[in-house]
Amino acid sequence: MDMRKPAPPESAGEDESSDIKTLSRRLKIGAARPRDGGPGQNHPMYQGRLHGALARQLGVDILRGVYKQGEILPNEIDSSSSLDISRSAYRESIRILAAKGMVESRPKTGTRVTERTRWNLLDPEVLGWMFETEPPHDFVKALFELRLITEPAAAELAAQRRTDEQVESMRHSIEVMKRETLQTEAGRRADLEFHHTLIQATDNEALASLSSSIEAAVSWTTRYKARHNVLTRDPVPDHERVFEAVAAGDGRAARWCMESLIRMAHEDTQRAFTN
Amino acid sequence: MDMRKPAPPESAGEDESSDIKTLSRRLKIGAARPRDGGPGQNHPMYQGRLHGALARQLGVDILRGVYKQGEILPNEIDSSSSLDISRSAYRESIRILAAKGMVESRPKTGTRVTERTRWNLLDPEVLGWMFETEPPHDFVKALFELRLITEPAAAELAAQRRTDEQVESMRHSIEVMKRETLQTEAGRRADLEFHHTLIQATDNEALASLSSSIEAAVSWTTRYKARHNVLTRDPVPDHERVFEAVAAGDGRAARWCMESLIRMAHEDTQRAFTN
DNA sequence: ACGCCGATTTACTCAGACAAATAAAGCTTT
DNA sequence: AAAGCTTTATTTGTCTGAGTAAATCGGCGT
Repeated sequence: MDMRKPAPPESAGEDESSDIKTLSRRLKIGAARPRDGGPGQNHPMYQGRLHGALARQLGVDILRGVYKQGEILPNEIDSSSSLDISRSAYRESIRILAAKGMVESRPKTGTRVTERTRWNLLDPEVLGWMFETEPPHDFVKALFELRLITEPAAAELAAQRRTDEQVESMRHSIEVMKRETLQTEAGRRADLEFHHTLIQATDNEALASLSSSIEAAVSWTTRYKARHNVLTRDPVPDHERVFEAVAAGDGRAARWCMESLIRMAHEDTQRAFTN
Repeated sequence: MDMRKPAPPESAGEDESSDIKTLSRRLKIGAARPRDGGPGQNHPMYQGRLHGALARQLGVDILRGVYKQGEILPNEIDSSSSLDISRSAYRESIRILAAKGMVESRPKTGTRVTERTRWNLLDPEVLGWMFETEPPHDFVKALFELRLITEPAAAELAAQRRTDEQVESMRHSIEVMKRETLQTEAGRRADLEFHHTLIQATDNEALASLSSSIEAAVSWTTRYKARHNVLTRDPVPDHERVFEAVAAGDGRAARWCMESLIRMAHEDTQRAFTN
């Protein structure tokens, strides 16, 4: 009676994949989404939801320049029918991109890619899309430069404002890191927890929002480092030095240690991208 | 034959407002959106669009704590019917909020407000919503603290990297500002243009994205200053000092001048909020 | 030449249906 | 009785097709 997804019910053999693979085939997103259990699914917001998958696809395409700034996308009817999805799903994905400042749609004109300076590049998801493929060197450089501005300052504030509970939490994370190293899942989780607590200790919501976005993005780079077999120096001692300065309430030391930690991470990352 | 918007066609007198006011009545947004032509319409993205208006309304409510973090919104059917809008429009507005990390929806569970640490507080629109009403003092303080970290560093980079064209553009903006002062529309436009060019001169996309968000938000605070009749010192000479340092390529001076400029703005803003 | 005004294209909104996912309750088996 | 499986109920997700509103473009008249 209704002809939605008509194939699967009766058609023998040939294609037993039910739903997720159907999305994959439709959107050609199979290669990127269902990765291994690494830090890839940090944004479980759209788990196999069509609108989220399409938004991600379009977002990546825009970031890679497949759709250039100022360009106008095909209209809703054509786009959705050529992707073989409903207009609602398509519209919702466009809404997501618009919320991130990447497109802008008006009647009669259509939906156009906005100028690059209006994109919310520091949005966690946009950052994730950026690292979906190898990001431009310029951008990685810019990100580390920004990190070098904000994180040492954050460490300084944290040293001045941290509570005793936060010190204990960080001490625990450091211990786990020392025991497990960053090769293990537990170790990496401890690393993230350490940074999270440090950020909270700054007692500055705005700074925290920024840092957590960047942290997440930078953690993507560790994938590249691992993938390219770059031998990175052990960052745990540096973390420990930062921790000790924060615990001691020594702002200047905390700033300095954090700065050198980031410089090191940047150098390692650069080696991963240039070889 | 069809009963959409049945009232207006025949019913005499009583209600001749056609569409925009209908939205207003429905969403009670009439008071906030169609403001005077100030910097209010900095985000012309959703111009009277229903999904945008509702997203803004819900966003503001979440930021103000009307819906608390962890709370679950009424389901789509109830919400949309009680607002007297379609499910599609409601869903698109939820999609916008989800894109900004403020809600998260799953089948069976519903749509819940996420924890505050996951909100993209530096998203330009979210910042706009925050300043829709009087923002919490803590947040304003945090914002200026962040500004004090990033903007001086940005000024330093700009001094080192600016092109001659950018110097000329900034010189022009400064001249307009001196002539028009910040009381006029043209003067304020020149101010924004000056900051925009300065940001571009840093040659760092990530920093630019951050700064332009914050700049826009901070420009909201000027509304409060004007509204509360706070007598602010003339900021034009400070801008001029920053400009001269940048033009001369003196990074350290640029940093220092920008720092004092921000401190002054912060003090003025504080006086606006505390009286 | 300039402004008004209609036609066309586009996104926007609506309505109702069905599908998928998942938490919770119920059932079975050990 | 507890653990695991199955059913059920609820909610978001997706689809379809229609009509509405807005903005651009072209023609018209002044």
